[in-house]
Amino acid sequence: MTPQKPRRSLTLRDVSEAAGVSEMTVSRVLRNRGDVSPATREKVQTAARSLGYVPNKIAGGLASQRVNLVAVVIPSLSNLVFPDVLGGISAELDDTGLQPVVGVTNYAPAREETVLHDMLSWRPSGVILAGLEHSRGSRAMLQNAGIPIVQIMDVDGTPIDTAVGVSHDRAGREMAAEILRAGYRRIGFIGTHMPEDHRARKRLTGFEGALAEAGVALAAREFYQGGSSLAKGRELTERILAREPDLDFLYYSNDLIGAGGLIWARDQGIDIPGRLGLAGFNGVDLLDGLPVRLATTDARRLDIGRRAARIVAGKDPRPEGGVIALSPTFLPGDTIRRPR
Amino acid sequence: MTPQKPRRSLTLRDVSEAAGVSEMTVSRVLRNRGDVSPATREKVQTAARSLGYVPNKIAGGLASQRVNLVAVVIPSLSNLVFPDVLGGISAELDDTGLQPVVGVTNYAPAREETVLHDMLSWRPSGVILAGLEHSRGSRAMLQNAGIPIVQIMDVDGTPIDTAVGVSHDRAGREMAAEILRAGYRRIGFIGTHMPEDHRARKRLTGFEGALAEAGVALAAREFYQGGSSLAKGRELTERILAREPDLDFLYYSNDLIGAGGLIWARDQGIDIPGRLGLAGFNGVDLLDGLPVRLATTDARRLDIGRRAARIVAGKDPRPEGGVIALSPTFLPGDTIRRPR
DNA sequence: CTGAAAGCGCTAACAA
DNA sequence: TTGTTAGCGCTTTCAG
Repeated sequence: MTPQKPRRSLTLRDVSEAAGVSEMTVSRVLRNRGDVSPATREKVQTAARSLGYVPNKIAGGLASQRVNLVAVVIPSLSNLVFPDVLGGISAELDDTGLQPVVGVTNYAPAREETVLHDMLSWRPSGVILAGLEHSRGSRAMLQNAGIPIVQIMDVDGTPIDTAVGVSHDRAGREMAAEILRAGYRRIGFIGTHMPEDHRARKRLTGFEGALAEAGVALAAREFYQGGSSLAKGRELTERILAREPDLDFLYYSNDLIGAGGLIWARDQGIDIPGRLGLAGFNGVDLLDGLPVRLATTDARRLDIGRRAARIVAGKDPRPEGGVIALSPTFLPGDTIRRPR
Repeated sequence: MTPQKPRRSLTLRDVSEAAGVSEMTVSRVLRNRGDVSPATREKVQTAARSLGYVPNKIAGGLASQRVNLVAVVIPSLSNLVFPDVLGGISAELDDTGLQPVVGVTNYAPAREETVLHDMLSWRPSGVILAGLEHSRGSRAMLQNAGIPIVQIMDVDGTPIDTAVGVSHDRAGREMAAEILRAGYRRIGFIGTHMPEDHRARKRLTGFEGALAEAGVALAAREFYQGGSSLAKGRELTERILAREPDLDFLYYSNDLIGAGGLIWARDQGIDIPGRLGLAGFNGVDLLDGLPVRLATTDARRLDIGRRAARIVAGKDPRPEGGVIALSPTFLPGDTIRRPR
C-alpha cells in the first residue's frame, strides 16, 4: 500500500506478475484496448494501483510509433496574448488524449529552429506554431515531419500546411479607416522595433497603406526596444507628443503600451477622444477595468487556438487552400470619436 | 538537398548508410560522445544535415533510460505570476540540456493528479510543482518517482523532497505590521474565494493573526469567485466601501484586483493614501506604469524559479532540511502612508 | 577510433 | 478472451 522509493521504476512485468496474467493483458487493461474479462480487468487494476505503477510512455511511444503530444511554438509567454491562444488549444485538445507541449522562441529565428528540432525529436502528432515566417531550416524540418503543421495568428502569406489567423494587413487597414472616418488626420504610430515581429510590421504596412490611399501620411512614429509595458507606453506617448504636439491620434502596436499612453494622457488632462484619439491592438481583457476602454482590434486569439487545435486533432478537416482567415474585429471602446 | 515528404522518418541507419559508417559512430557524432576522428565527424554531420535527420528521442530515452525533461506543474498561466516563475526556470535550465515541460492544473487537485501522472509517464529528470498541498495519490506518485521533486512558492509546511518559496504566513504578518505602523486601524480584506488557493489562505491567516496580536480585528472582508481582473477589483472595492464606508485600509489578495481598486478609488477622488490605504500582493511589474504605485509584497517569483531549477539541474545541492525560504519583501509604493 | 550485439519497456500482429 | 513473438530506434557495453 505504501511502497518504498524504488531504485528502478516499475514495469508492466511487475504488474503482470502481481496480477498473474500476461504483460499483454495488463497492457490491454491499462489502455482500455481489446476485450478483457471484467474479473481480469479488476485484478490488473488492483495490482497496478497498489504497486503505484506509472506506465512508461517512452517505451509505449517507441513501440506504437504514436505519441500523443502536440508541439506548440510561440514567441513569448509574458505577452498577455499567448496564454489566450493556449487556452483555446487546451480546451479543444482536452477530450482528444492529445497534450500540448509549449516551446518559447523569444522572437528569435535561430531559437525557433532549435526549439522545433527539439520538439520534433519527440515525434509529436502535430505542430502549432506562431507566424508564417521561418528560417529555411525550420521550414525544411516542418515539411519533412509528416505530421499536421498549423501556423497561427497570421494569414498574410503562404502556409507550409495550414494557417489559422487574422490578416494583420487588413487589421491595420481597417483601423486606419475607422480613424479617418472619425475625422482624425494628424496620426502618429508607436510600436516596438522588432524586425522579427512580422505581424506588427504587417499591421503598420496595412495601416500606412490605407492612410496613403486617403492622402494622409503618418505624421510621426516612435519605436521602442524590449518588452511592452504600461510604463513604456507613458514614456513614448509623452515623447511623441513633445515632438509633435499637434497629433490628434495615436495608433499603438499593442494594448499594453496603448493603455500606458491612455493613462498618461488622462493624467495630463488631455481630452480623449476629443483632442486626442487612441487605439491599440489585441483586445486583451486584462485591461477591461480601466475607467476608459481603449479602442482596439480583437485578434481572435481564443478562436485561433481552438481552430488550430481542432485541425491538429482531426476534428476539423484541413481547409480548402489551407487557410482559415478569421475576421479581426474593431472594438471602438471610448478612445475614438464616434463618427458623425 | 530538398528531400520529399517521407512516409516514415529517417533513422540513424539512413544516416549511417549515407555516411558509410556504423550507426554507432553516427550516434557518437550526433551526441558529441566519445572520440571520433574529425574526418568521420565531418562526413556524418554532412550526411545528417543533408538528409534532414532529426534524432528520435523516444528511442534514445528508452535506450539510455534518461530523459532531459523537467516537469513543471502550476495552477494557472493567466495569473501574471507564473510566467515569471517559468522565466526563472528556463533561464537556469538553458545551459543544462534540460527542458521544462509545463502542465496546468487550474487549482484542481484531481486535475493535478492527472497532469502529474501524465508527466511522470514520460520519465522526466525532475519535477517542479507549485504548492505543498497535494492529494494522497499525487504525493505517492512523487515519492515513488525516484527523481528530484521541488515544491515551489510556499514554505509553510513539510516538503516531499525540497521546497523553495516564501512564507505566505509571514508575508501576511509583515504586511499587517506595516499597515498598523502607518496608523491604519479600520482594515478590510478583499480576496478570492478559492479553498484550493492555499497560499492566499495562509496570507490571510497570517495577516489576521498579526492584527489580532495588536488588538485589531478585520473590519470587513469581501470574497469573489473566478479569475482576478482590474474590473473585479473596482467592483469589490466599491461594494466593500458601500458596506463599510469608514474603512481606512484595504488589503487585496493580489496586485491585479488591488490595482483595479486603486484606479476606482482615484476616480472617486478618494485621498490615497491619506483617507484610504491600499496594498496588494505579488509585485507584478506589469502594473509599473500606473500613475500611483500600489504597495505590495514581492513574492520573489523569479528567484524561486531559478533556485528550484538549480536544484533539479544539480547545480545546487538539496538544502539542509529540504527548505529554501526566501524573504518576501515589502514594497511601499505610494498607497500606504509613511509612518511618522 | 570504430563496430557488433544486446536490450531498454512497451505494443502490433498473430496464434491459440 | 488471453498469450506469444518480434520488433520500435536508439544507446550501452564490450570487443577489436
